[in-house]
Amino acid sequence: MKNLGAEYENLDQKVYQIIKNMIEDRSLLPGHKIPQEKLAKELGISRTPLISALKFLEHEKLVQVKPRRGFFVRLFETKEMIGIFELREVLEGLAARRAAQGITDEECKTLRSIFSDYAHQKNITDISGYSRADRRFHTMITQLASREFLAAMLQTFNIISLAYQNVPSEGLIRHPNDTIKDHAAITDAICSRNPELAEDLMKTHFKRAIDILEQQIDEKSHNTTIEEVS
Amino acid sequence: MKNLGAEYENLDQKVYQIIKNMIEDRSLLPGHKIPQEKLAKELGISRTPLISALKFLEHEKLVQVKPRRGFFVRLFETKEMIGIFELREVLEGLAARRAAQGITDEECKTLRSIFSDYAHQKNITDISGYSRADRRFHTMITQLASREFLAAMLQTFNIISLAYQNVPSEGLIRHPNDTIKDHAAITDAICSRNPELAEDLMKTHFKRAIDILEQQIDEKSHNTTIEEVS
DNA sequence: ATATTGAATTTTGTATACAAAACACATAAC
DNA sequence: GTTATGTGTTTTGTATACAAAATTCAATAT
Repeated sequence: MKNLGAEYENLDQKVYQIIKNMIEDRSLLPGHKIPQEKLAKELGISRTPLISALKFLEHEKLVQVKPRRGFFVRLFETKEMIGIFELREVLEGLAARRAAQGITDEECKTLRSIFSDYAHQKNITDISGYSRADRRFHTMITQLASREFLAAMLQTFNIISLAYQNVPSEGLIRHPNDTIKDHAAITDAICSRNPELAEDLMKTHFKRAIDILEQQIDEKSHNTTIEEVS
Repeated sequence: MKNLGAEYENLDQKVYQIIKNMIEDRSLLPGHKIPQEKLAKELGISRTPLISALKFLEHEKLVQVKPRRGFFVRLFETKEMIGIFELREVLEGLAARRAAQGITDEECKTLRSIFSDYAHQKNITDISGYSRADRRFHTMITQLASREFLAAMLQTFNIISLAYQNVPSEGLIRHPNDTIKDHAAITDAICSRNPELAEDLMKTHFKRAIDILEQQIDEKSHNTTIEEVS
């Protein structure tokens, strides 16, 4: 028997993906209100599936509801981003562990190929390309771990990280020249089927990003203090 | 200026909580279909906010949508429960770490009090009471860590764990006589402000539950094999 | 100039309506 | 006794309707 109806997709789901992409590629900007009527008209649908999709996104904290005044694209402060990265630290740590336990030789080759273009560059300048590779890398490890919840949660966090303030660096916290070594080490650990090491390296990878974010907060509060004093 | 409208709550949210509780206390049973019209009538509302709430729950994987045939209370296999517990392992590990970093003396006293009724019992027989204490314990640690995402995710997982098959043991995987020691050790670590130890002990706490679940799977597959052979 | 008021307008939250899909069950064919 | 077929009923997915709340903005008062 064929799994009929499995390919049927609610409008909800389609709209959900569309809005998610809009947030990711910054057609909808953090902090801005989402105009229901207008957006529904643009997409050629009624408000019903739109609202449904927005409710979904609210749950992922990608949008925020203010009762009786609408949906807004969620704006994250650096402090909250640290929270997100802490979560990614432990969750992707787990994903790396799982990946190291189950990866096939084939998948290993694919994983290694992701950064091959950048591996021998002394100075990486294609930030945008590297950012995409970075994303594929983390996504693939998540998929290797293939746990429904884990994958769903991490996909959301990934988007949040990307949509976060730092537009010029394409969502990257540290410079490619720096992170490329981390990525290589993590890949090695996974491909040599060493779960503990893989988890550990992945966690360290995120801890470093967190350090940078914490530094940024310190700098900002330092600046503010000066401004306030002057 | 007062934060007006903050106390306004959509019907969605209320219904969401109601259904969540119904799943938790097993008024709605895993695998069963949720009758929209009937439930809406029972709650005295239209289908609109009901569906909205169900969409929320879908996202938390507490209910499952089968397109064109409705919402069903999600049924988890033991295998998936292991996935949930792995997640709780790393997430509550993180929560314990955070808790150990910020706990006050007052909070510490409250934390210690949770199991005080059971601390000196040689054999704990009030499973239901212990189960509630267990839940308060894990919830409190999550709240001490007070990170929006973390708290939201863990609340969901907690409910899933509770609503899981093992009705007689009230959602507990191991026996209180056994886990009470874990809880004491975790409390000590948090209250002595030792983040690394707290995280470690919490992770071990969950790893032990995972071991039991894995054993259950082995036993089941063993049984099945025998049945199939005979 | 700034603050306040208060219609006019827009937007939200929820109910209702309705076509299309799924389901149930009786009857017919093999 | 199964397996198909058809028809009436239920339920779903989406649009639409509409009262209540929020927002806008011009007119007035401070």
